[in-house]
Amino acid sequence: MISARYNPKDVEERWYDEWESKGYFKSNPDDREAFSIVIPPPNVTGVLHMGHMLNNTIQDILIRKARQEGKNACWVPGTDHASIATEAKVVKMLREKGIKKSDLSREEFLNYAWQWKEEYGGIILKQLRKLGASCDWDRTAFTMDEVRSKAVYKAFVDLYRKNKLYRGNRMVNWDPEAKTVLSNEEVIFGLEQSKLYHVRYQIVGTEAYVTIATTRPETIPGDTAIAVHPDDERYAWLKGKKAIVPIINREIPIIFDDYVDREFGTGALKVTPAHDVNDHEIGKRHQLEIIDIFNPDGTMSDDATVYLGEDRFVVRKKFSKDLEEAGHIVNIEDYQNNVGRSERTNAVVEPRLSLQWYVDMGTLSDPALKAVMDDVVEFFPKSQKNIYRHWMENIKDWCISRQLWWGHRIPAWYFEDQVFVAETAKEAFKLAQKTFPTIQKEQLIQDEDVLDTWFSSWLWPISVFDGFEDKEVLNYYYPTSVLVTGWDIIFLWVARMVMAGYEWTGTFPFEKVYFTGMVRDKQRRKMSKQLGNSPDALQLIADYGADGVRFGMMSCSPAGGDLLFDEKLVEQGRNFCNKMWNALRLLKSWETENENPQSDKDRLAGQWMMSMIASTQEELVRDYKDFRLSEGLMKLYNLIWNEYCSWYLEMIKPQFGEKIHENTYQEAIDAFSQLCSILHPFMPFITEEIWHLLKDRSAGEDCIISTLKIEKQDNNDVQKYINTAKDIITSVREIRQKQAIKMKDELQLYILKTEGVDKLIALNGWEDIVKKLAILDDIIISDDLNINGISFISGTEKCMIQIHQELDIEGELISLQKDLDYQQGFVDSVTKKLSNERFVQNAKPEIVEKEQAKLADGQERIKILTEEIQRLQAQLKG
RNA sequence: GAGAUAUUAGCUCAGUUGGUUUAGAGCACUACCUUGACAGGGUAGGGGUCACUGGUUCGAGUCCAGUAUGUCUCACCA
Repeated sequence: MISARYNPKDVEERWYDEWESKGYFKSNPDDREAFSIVIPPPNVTGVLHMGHMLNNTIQDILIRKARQEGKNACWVPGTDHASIATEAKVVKMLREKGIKKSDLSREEFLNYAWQWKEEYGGIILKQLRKLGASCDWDRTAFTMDEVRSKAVYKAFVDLYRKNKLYRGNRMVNWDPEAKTVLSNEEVIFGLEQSKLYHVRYQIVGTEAYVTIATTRPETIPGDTAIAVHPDDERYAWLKGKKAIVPIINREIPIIFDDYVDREFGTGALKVTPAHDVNDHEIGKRHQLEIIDIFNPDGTMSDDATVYLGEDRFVVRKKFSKDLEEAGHIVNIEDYQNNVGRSERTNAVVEPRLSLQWYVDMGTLSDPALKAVMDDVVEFFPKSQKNIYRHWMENIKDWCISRQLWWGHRIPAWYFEDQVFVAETAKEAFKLAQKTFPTIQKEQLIQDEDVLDTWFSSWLWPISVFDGFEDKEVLNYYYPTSVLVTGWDIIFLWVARMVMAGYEWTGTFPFEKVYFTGMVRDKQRRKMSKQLGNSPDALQLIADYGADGVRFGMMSCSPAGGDLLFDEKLVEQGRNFCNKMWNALRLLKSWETENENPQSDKDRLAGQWMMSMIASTQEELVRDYKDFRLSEGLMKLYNLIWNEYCSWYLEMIKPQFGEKIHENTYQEAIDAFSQLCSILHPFMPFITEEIWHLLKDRSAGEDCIISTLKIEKQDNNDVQKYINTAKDIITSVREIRQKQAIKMKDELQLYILKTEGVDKLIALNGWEDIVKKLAILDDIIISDDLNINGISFISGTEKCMIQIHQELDIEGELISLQKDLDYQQGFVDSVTKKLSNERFVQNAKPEIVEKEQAKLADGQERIKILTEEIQRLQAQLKG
């Protein structure tokens, strides 16, 4: 006996192992068409969260679909090394052991890091298996493994030689916590509550003051000028004067620059060229001194002369208090401003002047922009194209060096004032020898920094196939078919991959990009650790089954739209599994016979079911093409739950204790098998399990590779006729409920004889279906429906249910009148349209025909309703 | 500040070149239904002047303009 509830735990692990051991996930180039996806590599330190589940479920659906279609499906998994995040984790782990990073050599630190990576890294890849991800695990890549590292060095050197990569001294985004520079894309700006301090500076040689406004009083020790607008008459008298930096007592010039906004604050601006991007520009224009008052960790440096070694935010408080006591604070107001924080550490980013490596993006962007604008690389949803274009057209150079140890060490070596860039130290030395014939190996010093993690990720679609070395494999799988990722990394990753693609392969890296939405909670808040609103992904799988979770995620995630996660969704998925499971139990409980011929009813039901499957399948083709996966899934949900379980199985279900005809049984099994096939990409485990329990399968006859054959249907009339049957059945059931007639009581249905009704009755089995599901003992076709009963209209057919209790004629009249009013309104609107000459002239003929049909139908219903009302009124009087 | 995008049932969303019987689905809700697949269920039902104002058109949820509100991207004034 099969359990009354579906138990995903038993099933899922068993099938995953089976698929893997049969090698279904593996892919090697062959004659078939390739369908390839590269995974957006999760952080090697990461654990599975809701975003990963959504993203990877989608990829798995697409890959499984392609596999079923007979394509050579290849999904390449892997992880990235996440410089900042991983290094932070390792540092923390060492600190807990009592080891300081500063006490270790680079080599020692990296040993610890690799050890840590081997032990804890890549857990997420194991977790993806629980979700059902059918990746080709043999191809698992890591951005720092040998193949991927070689690609990184090759790319760096190549760009350098092509003059598309340079080293420059500029203002950068500094993360004082990670003590590294960040690219613009790694800084997240957000409005924060702060204070605007109005501080007065004394003018040298006078008792006069000038007041500036600043949010960062702690930077005052780094001031090297006060700037005002040249046309600002309020400050014209300051020409040639100097001001005294409060507390610090250093004299600084007053300068005139039209960058200054006269409307803001007091119209006077303190200039700190070392710690503000705009101030730095002003400083350059006026040849101002640059005083760097911060250490790399955000504490005050010796040049600050005050509060040495204390943190910038502590100093903000202390220094503003000093200013206040010294009488320099004019006032302090509450203020909201945009604060940039590090994406990885959340530390407030400190603008800082520093020497870094940059990629000259202007030289890479043109083909990448064009590809997306021309839909050579197609974006879903389309709206992302604008965002992409805007970024590409205003592209800034990419700062790729990071002051960390975990990552690809920059392949640049220095001697005296010369730089030698090469893929290996050996080659760099050879290069150096050409300029310095007597140079010794130890004299050549490699750059201390590593490269931005994204500098390896942007090569991912090429490097996972070892594409810099092996063109044959690359040419088979590349360009990949589709990239599935979040829109939050469109610049960090997607745009750069397109650029890298054109730079090194001459073509785009993927044909389509499907941007998933963010997973949020019911209240539309982002899922975050701080809020604690993110469910434990693995626990969800344990509680609801991977199929249930996949259903929950997919049923409600429109392309590009946010997924508002609610546990109700996965519950629905679990219930759906249970529904299918119980349909299986029902089938398995039937005994078959083939002594009698198959009934017309069952044959018709089977035809109808197959036709429904075929037309749903046709619709799904488009849903897949447009990535409307949630709609596709909901169609299948409806097809299985409503059409197959609620209608079809009820049609063919034998009476208690009776047997089912062998043919009918086989049809039911075949239909269910097909449903499993179609649903498999979405819910792989339960479909494979049911597929095998439905009937004995030969070796290798598995749902995961079952092909979907769409049989073009030519009997669409069957659907139409069954729809009428369903409509009549529903109406009868409704009358039953309203009249409180028991389900067991058999009723008689009268239908007014018309041509349409004759056709229905002529369809063998149609009548039996209606009788069975509406629980009727007879259907009577008659010219005269003057009986004691309740009428209803199906389409344009008048039907009546005979009742044996007294009819509430007045109640009936009210409801008939309501219906009549509705129909009258409907007919009026159609009539209005049709009596408009311009409509009849301008509209397409088939539209006009349709309107005429609408009118005729409406008029027919009005006729029926009017007659019925008259009949009842006559009864009431009589 | 510039640009994009959205606003349809209590909630989340469909509505694909303007005409598919005066708007559909899932969830939620209401009523009824307990022994033969399933209460993680069945049957039926209620619920929307398609944000607002104009315009184009024979015809607008669908196209255009404006308003309001929300979201996002980029750039920022210290």
